[in-house]
Amino acid sequence: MLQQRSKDTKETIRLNALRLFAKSGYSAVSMRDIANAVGIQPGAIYNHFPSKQDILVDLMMTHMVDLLAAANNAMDGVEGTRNRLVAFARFHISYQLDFPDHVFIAYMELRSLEETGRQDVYVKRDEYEAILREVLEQGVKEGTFKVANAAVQTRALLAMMTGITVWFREDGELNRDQVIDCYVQAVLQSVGIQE
Amino acid sequence: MLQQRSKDTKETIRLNALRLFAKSGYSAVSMRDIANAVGIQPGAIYNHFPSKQDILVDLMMTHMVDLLAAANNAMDGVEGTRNRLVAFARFHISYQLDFPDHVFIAYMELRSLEETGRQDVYVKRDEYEAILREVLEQGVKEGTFKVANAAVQTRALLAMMTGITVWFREDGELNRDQVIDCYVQAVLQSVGIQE
DNA sequence: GCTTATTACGAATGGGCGTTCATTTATTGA
DNA sequence: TCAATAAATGAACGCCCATTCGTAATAAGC
Repeated sequence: MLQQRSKDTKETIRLNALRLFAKSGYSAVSMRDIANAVGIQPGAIYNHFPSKQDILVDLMMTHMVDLLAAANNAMDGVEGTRNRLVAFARFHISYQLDFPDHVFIAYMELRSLEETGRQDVYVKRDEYEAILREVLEQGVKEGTFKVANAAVQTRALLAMMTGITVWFREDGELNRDQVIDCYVQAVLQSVGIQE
Repeated sequence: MLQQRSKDTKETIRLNALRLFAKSGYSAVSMRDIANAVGIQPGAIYNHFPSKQDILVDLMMTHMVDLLAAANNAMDGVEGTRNRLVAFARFHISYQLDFPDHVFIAYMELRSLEETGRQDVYVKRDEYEAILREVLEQGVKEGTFKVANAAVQTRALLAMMTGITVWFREDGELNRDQVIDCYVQAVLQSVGIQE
């Protein structure tokens, strides 16, 4: 009994590898685990990816490219530093909640990447951080924000917002919008803006 | 050629396992890697720890117990919610910077723990979170802090402060105290306090 | 100094790892 | 319709895994 369409299989491999890597970590997941989840033999994966490492690189780079494009899209046309900060915060948190596995492995499995892939990911991550940093720098220049150091604040805020996936559950006490509002308020206040 | 003192060997195993787990992740590190770093044969580790899993449990529980004791000690006798918030923030950040490997594996390798050990760690972590949460709740009750939801804010602030280890380097542009001040200001402002 | 408990070595266990490959089967394009 | 291509099987490769164990060497207690 054989499978048929290559494109479907490749995407299924991606989906399952992502899920497994996010749950157990890259090195704890074997090609046999992935093949098992997909429903094929381990060797068949090599028809679609040259190696296990290439699956990880594919997942991380795809994620970073998508994330950047979505962020730029979300910020496009938003005027005013306060509005731009809120737009970025809402976008970032929503994206974390929509794609927790992507976000998690992009953060966690950097150390599992070999040198080549890692550099590419770093470049994209810096590009992403720069979006927020520029908003903060602009706000400081205008006097809208009160921030000691924009670069430090950028990393502090990203860590804060990214951490949401660790504990948030869709069926928890607070729903998604309520939690996002909490975070947005915290972000705004942290740069010295009172509601 | 044999080693001699058991107690030293056990501690050396702990140190090296911690460092290796933090760098590469629990499942990417083999008993051979650890033995190699210690300078003994793999089998000799089993004179000190019954299994690889037990090394991880030992490291994580020791860390959590130490962290809690140090936190309670740092907060002891500090009066006033604002002061207590600052004390906690300074303690937490300093501890991250002093013991980045401990902190990192306690956060990252929860998923590598089998059920028994994981529950024990969760209990300790909740206990730790409660210290900050109670400060925030007290501040809200008094009207000192402006926070939408103390539990959410607790996790947001912990994530923010814990994230410092990802990027901070002792030989970077800002020194430790300057960075801590940035974070403390961000923490204070995030709960609605202007300097 | 001798006995006993520790602690190390070093070889071996069975099993899982990433990857390769000859082969078979299904799909595609002329 | 039929050759060519794509994608699967299933067995095998050598290597590394966590762990075990018989044995030897060291340290501790009398």
